[in-house]
Amino acid sequence: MLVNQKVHFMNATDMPQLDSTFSALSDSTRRAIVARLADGETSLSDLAEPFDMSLTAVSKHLKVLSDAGLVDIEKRGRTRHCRLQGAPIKEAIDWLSKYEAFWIDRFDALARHLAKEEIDK
Amino acid sequence: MLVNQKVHFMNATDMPQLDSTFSALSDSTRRAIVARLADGETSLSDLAEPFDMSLTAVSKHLKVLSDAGLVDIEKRGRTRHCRLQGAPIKEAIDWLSKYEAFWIDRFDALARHLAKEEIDK
DNA sequence: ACTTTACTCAACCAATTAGTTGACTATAAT
DNA sequence: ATTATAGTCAACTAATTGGTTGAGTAAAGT
Repeated sequence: MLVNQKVHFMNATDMPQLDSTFSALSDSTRRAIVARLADGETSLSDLAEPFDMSLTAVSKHLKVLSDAGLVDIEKRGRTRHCRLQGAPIKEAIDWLSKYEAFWIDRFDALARHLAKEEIDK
Repeated sequence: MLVNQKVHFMNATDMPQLDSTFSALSDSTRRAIVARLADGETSLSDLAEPFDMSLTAVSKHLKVLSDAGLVDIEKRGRTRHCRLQGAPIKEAIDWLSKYEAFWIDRFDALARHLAKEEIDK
């Protein structure tokens, strides 16, 4: 019974899509790719150009975004055309919005936390 | 010049706080902890109770949330009292909201992506 | 005083991640 | 026909992650 309760509790928050969405967005290179794609569809090479890393590395980042459903990749001739998909972003916002109450009148909470971190060192 | 452009572009999207916020939220155990703390302040032991893992493991998860500024831990006697902090959540929503446009009239995009994934196998 | 409770800490492990390089394929341009 | 472009793939590496266990500390209850 206790075990069942645990399982039920776990399932209620087990949303693999959120796992992959948040995980994909936890990397600044991938967030930069998302930002870039918001300005319009682009090829992988064009996407990779501003980054100081190999094309292979950017291709891997793009695969992470694609696997998470954040980006749609369409093969057209020898180039891949990448397009931003908003559905996972919406889902992420929906989840985060449930905790909206926790930042009202607490605008300086983060600053305080960071200050405290310095003191605790 | 090209190098400087690259550096500038990178810096514009280099926000370490978002790295740690999204990374912290990419784990379902940690999201469950956040959900639990939204119902009120709790001790670590209480938090850990529903999970099928060691207290040490939950303590580590809590440290990730704390390092990301999502949770504030206050030592009171021998128990740690944990409180949800909304500021990083707000920052995450602010970032995500910039891509709001990409889910309007695309409500079925995720479903299509998942269907395509099946076909591509 | 003793025991239980609420943790922390260090060491370890297996899996994943973020990057690299070198070799390759396929398409497009000359 | 040759060459350049766009990208993939496999193999490797170093660092990080998510979990474990066992030992230890510090506060509270009996």
